[in-house]
This record gives sequence, C-alpha cells and structure tokens, in this order.
Amino acid sequence: MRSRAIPEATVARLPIYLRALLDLAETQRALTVSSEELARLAGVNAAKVRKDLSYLGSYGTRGVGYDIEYLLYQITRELGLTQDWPTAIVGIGNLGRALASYKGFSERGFRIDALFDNSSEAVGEEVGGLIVRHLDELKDCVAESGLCIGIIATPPTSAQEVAEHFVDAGIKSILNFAPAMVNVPPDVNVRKVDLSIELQILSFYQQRTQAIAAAREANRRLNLPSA
Amino acid sequence: MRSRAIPEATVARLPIYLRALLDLAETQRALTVSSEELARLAGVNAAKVRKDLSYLGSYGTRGVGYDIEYLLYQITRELGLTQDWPTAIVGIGNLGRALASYKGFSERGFRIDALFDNSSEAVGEEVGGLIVRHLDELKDCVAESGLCIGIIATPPTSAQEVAEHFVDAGIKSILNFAPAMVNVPPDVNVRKVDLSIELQILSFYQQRTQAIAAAREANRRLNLPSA
DNA sequence: CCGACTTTGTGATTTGGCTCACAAGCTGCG
DNA sequence: CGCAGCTTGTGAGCCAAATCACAAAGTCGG
Ligand SMILES: NC(=O)c1ccc[n+]([C@@H]2O[C@H](COP(=O)([O-])OP(=O)(O)OC[C@H]3O[C@@H](n4cnc5c(N)ncnc54)[C@H](O)[C@@H]3O)[C@@H](O)[C@H]2O)c1
Ligand SMILES: NC(=O)c1ccc[n+]([C@@H]2O[C@H](COP(=O)([O-])OP(=O)(O)OC[C@H]3O[C@@H](n4cnc5c(N)ncnc54)[C@H](O)[C@@H]3O)[C@@H](O)[C@H]2O)c1
Repeated sequence: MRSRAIPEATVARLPIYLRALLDLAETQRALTVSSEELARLAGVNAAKVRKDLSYLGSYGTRGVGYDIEYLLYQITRELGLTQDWPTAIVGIGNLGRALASYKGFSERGFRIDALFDNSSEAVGEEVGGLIVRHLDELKDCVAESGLCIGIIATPPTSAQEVAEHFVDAGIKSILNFAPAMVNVPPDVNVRKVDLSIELQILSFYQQRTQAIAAAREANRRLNLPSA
Repeated sequence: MRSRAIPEATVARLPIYLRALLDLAETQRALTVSSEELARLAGVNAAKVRKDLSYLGSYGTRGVGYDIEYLLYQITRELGLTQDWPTAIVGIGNLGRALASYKGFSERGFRIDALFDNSSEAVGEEVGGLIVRHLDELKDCVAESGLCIGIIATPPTSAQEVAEHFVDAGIKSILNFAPAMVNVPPDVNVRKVDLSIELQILSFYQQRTQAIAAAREANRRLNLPSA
C-alpha cells in the first residue's frame, strides 16, 4: 500500500475531475483522456492533473492517457461515492427548499433522506417528496435510518444549536450554509459555504481594477505618464 | 502608499473578520477586540489575524487591541463595500428564487437589481419584489442600471451561454452556481460555488475515518496490536 | 514615573502546494 | 525490431501562505 496521504488541495479537485470525466463518458467520444484534455475541462494545468492522479496510484498509460471508465471508478471509490450517503437538511426555508428539491445531489450519491424544521408552519409540509419533521425527531431518525451527513440551512443564530443536535445524534459530517461559526468536537468535520463571502471577494477585485482604471484615467487627463 | 498587494488568502478571510466584527458591534460588549478574540470568533489563529490585518495598515493599539468601529470601516472600504454593487441573477429556478429572496445579500451591499430567465413560464413572474425579465433584455438593462455583478443559476448546459451574455453586456464579475466550467476573457473574474463538491469532500473524509475505524475493529478481533 | 502586564506588528522559519522539465514507458509503423 | 512520437509519473526548485517567536509599544496601578 502506498502513502495514504492525499493532499487536501488534491481532494478538493477530485470532484472536479469526476464531473469532467462524467461529461466525457456521456459524450462517448473516446475511451481515454490525456492529462492535457482533462486539465482543459477541469480548468487547471496538466501537470497538476497528473500529480493529483498519481496520488491515487498509476492508473494512466504513457503515450495513451487515462482510461475514462477506470479512472471514473477509481475516483468514485477514493471519494467514497460507491456508497450512498443518507443526508438530512435542517431549516426548510428558502434555501433549504431549493436544496431539498435539487436532483443533482442524489445523482452523486447524496440521497436527501429527511428534512427538519422547528416552526409549526414548516413541520408536516411536503417538500421535494419528503414530509418535513420536527427537529426533536432528528436523533431517533438518525438511529433508524443511519443518516450520515447533516446540512444546516437555518438562520445563523440557530446554527450552533442545530450543530449540537447533529453531534448529539452522532452525525460526523456537517455542511453549514449559515454565515456563522459552529463549534464541534474534533472528530466532527464541518465545511462552511458562505455565498456572501464569494460576492465580497468579487467586490474586492472589481473595486481594485476599477480603482486602477480610474487612476490611469486621471493620469491621462493630467498628461502624466501612466504608472 | 504601502505595498498594495494583499495575499489572496487574506482577501478570502477579510469577509469572515467583517462578519465577526459586525456581530461584536451589535452586541456592544466592548469598543475594542484583541486578535485573540477575533481569531476565536473567526475560527482561525491569532497570528494569522494580526498578519492579515497588518496588510491593511497598522490599525491596532498594542496592549489594547483593535477599535471595532474603525476596523469595521477599514475592512469595509478595503473590500469595496462602501458602495452598492447592483447584481443580476440569471436562471430563476429553485436556487435562483432562493437567492433572489435572500435578504442577507442586500444587507452586505449586494442589491439584487434584476432577474432574468429564458423560459416563458418564468418571464413576467414576480420573485422577491422583482419582475423576471427575458435574458435578451440583459444588455440594455446593464447599460441602463449599471449592473456590476452577474450570478449564474441556470443548469450547467446553459452556463457558458449565460456567461457570454454577461461578458457581452460588459459585466466583469461573475458568480457561477452551475457545476460547469465557463471560459471568459482574462479581464473577467469568475468564481464558482459548487455545493456537490463540498458534500463529496465531506464524503472523502468520512469514508476515510470509517475505514480506519473498521480496520482497527478488524485488528481487535484478530487480537493484533492496533496500528 | 516605574515596573508589571498586555497585545500588536513583523522578521524568520517551516510547511504545503504548484510548476517545470525530463526520463521512463507505451504505441504504432515501416 | 527499431525508431519516432506521445504521454505519464515524478524529482527538483520555487513560491505563497502558515506559524513561530519576540521586540516594540501601549495600559494600568501604585
Ligand atoms: N436564501 C439564500 O439564498 C441564502 C443565501 C446565502 C446564505 N443563506 C443562509 O442560509 C440560511 C437559510 O436561509 P433562508 O433564506 O433559507 O432562511 P429562511 O428564513 O427562509 O429559512 C430558515 C428556516 O430555518 C428554520 N429554523 C429556524 N431556526 C431553527 C431551528 N433552531 N431549528 C430548526 N429550524 C429552524 C425556520 O423555521 C425556517 O424555515 C441562512 O443562514 C442564510 O443566511 C441563504
Ligand atoms: N437547487 C439547488 O439547491 C442547487 C444546488 C446546487 C447546485 N445547483 C445548481 O444551480 C443551478 C440551478 O439549479 P436549480 O435547481 O435552480 O435549477 P432549475 O432547473 O430549477 O432552474 C433553472 C432555471 O434556469 C432557466 N434557464 C435555463 N436555461 C437558461 C438560459 N439559457 N438562459 C436563462 N435562463 C435559463 C430555466 O428556465 C430555469 O428557470 C444548476 O446548475 C444546479 O446544478 C442547484
């Protein structure tokens, strides 16, 4: 067995390769793909693709490329997507509803199995083919149906509370959409998705280029050489 | 003027500090905050906070900490959030609707100003106080109301097409929710948010810990020393 | 005003990941 | 079979970012 330490940065790219390979497999233009082409599809450079794939083992053939089906299988296996991951969403508001009715998750092995809320309006409602249950039922539900992944889609003020419910129920992987930090024991893995942050980063770079353009314009008017 | 090159990693954390500071400012417990406390609130370590803030200038006071209001203002300015950024969403389906009715964006200076779709069902409908318009009107609309940021919330097959509409209309900052690469000219900034990828990364680490637990269990049964 | 204490700001070092460049290895053809 | 042409796999060097560690600069109590 080789060194079983795949760099984090590589893990984060495997799903991108996976998607690109699925697209390739569908359009059946060829049985193999070169690191060059995969790089183009994934939007990274070829050396990075090769290095990333080399952490999984030597699955390519020199002079030919990578067998698409085989590579698909290996990445799927490495990411743990050969099994389904029963997933629960807590907080069935605007975002929770969108997530609950999204087909793309189950296509990738994430079966949304249960929805929870604590408001009497939401509980009992049907969303995306599931009945919304009360948060209090979470623990029993995890015990019964072996839920593995928890998604937080409540307002930020409730995020910590919901995280604690998840931890208490034995869930070890949490995806948090609320713009708030949550504290959990070290054996629980939390990932945060913050959509506002992405916009703010865009804002930073856009402002910067606008500022540069404005400065250049000002210089031009003053007949100074551009910096 | 000091070295105007803020590391990317720092830029990505500024919004996190901003949020933490806003929380602090609301609960008015103190006028200043130490790097230690800010670090705790932001979920990073204190040295990193200090180094990040030092890129903006020396806004702290030794022995005391950082003035919350002043730091808030500086980060806001640095991120370009002293102005509003008129934003458009294309693709008013499940996700687009959730985004359109989300109040958190406008609170942070991202005013959702226009919604577009290309299906006759969606066009004309009212969502979050705005009338959905046809994608063909995008260019005129950008010219009129100076839209700055474009959000793609269409299926992946349409992502490239929508991106080209944005580019054609002169938009320089794009946030892409569709799981697909888009190619744009180098002066356009695209950020991608892929929710499935986050789940897949969780899956990887969960599978890994499960595998380790299973191996340990197997060893125990065989009366071998644990690895 | 002094000395104990707190907290910043930043050089120095370490770490992790990216890129380059090329030998190794495969294919196919004459 | 040998050679030309690809493409992988990976060591080496490079660069950005994380962390460390501490002097500098402030506060506060007496
Ligand atoms: N809607 C978006 O597009 C969007 C975008 C970015 C971030 N977010 C974030 O996602 C989260 C959800 O956003 P939303 O727009 O869906 O909000 P929402 O107000 O529409 O829905 C929140 C839901 O959570 C439920 N809830 C509240 N406290 C709860 C608790 N303790 N236990 C269980 N359920 C609880 C509420 O009953 C409600 O149904 C928020 O944190 C928001 O900041 C949303
Ligand atoms: N819904 C979710 O929770 C979720 C989660 C993760 C990712 N996504 C991604 O976000 C995107 C949108 O998801 P959704 O669930 O809202 O899909 P959806 O099918 O509900 O909505 C897509 C909308 O885009 C419109 N559209 C299609 N082609 C268009 C075009 N060329 N120009 C303008 N409008 C067009 C459609 O008319 C529809 O209204 C998808 O790419 C999806 O993969 C969604």
